[in-house]
Amino acid sequence: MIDRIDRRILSILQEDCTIPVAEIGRRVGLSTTPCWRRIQKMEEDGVITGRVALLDPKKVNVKVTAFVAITTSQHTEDWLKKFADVIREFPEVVEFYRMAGQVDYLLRVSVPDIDAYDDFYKRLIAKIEITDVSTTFAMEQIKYTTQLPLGYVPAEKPKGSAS
Amino acid sequence: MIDRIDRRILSILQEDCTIPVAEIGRRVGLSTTPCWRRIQKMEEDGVITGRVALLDPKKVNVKVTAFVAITTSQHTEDWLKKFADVIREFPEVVEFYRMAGQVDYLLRVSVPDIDAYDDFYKRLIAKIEITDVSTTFAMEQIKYTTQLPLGYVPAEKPKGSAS
DNA sequence: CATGAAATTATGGAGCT
DNA sequence: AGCTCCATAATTTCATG
Repeated sequence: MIDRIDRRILSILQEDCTIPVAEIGRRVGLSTTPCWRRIQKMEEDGVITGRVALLDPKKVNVKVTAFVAITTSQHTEDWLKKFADVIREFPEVVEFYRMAGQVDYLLRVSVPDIDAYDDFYKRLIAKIEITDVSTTFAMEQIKYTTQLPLGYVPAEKPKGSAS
Repeated sequence: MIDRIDRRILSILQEDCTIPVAEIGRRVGLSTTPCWRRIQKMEEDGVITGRVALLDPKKVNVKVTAFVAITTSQHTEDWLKKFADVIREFPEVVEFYRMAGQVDYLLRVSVPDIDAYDDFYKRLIAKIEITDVSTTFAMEQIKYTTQLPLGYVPAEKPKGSAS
């Protein structure tokens, strides 16, 4: 499915998607067209889900990250669906996970400061009933990357092998 | 610094940075050149930090997200520097925060499965001494976005006002 | 997979409001 | 200052060998 060259292409695009296809081709030892076709195919296959601009959180005034651990007594499918819909409407919630273990859900929330978090929190609990909430704040973002590790992609299929 | 139009441009670019400048201009009511210049300036100013391709985690075989809460007895500047350097070398660690409260550091780790996490964990503790580690796994990623909320950007400076 | 042409888009200049 | 209009350069996109 994804061979060594594709992986190198993905690695480049994960870092900077403004690099011209011709230059990417040069780096992976391909001319423009085949390189372009590979990228095209990976987009069709849904490997590449999009290309976006990343912003500096400080420059847009969201300096604080809060992690919100949520525990609930509600465990029905319907409740989760409603909960997910409510959460998705808050642009402050940048990540949202269903967890294994003690905590049921975990949110990562981006806001300017503690006061803004408090305001967000009030708006959240006004919209949905939650049993237990525990918030912790990050003082510093030491690493943040959108680059997924590519060392785990399934091994390349040797040419002509069965699918 | 960032006015209403800039905000709308950022909102578009955060969602999809392949949209041509002419089309962005059309949407925000600007012709190509001034729109292009605004984008250019926001890149120079560091508001836009880059443009990247996003991948589907499942397609590159990183289906599991682990949150790793780390507590340490070491609190010197030197130790943190070394710790941060070690962490940065692991591509599996996609986010890394210094926390307030009980937990000292929090990692988000992307791996294929629990076994791969265990392997990562062993490689991590072989590289650096950590007092206490607590890992929780996410069963499902319900929301993940790189789009920061733009509702908190400082209000536009009225024309001709003092700096 | 390479070559090269055609369409689209980015980039920058000159002048206007 | 910031904008529109217009010209040119770079890049993407696709037909053909």
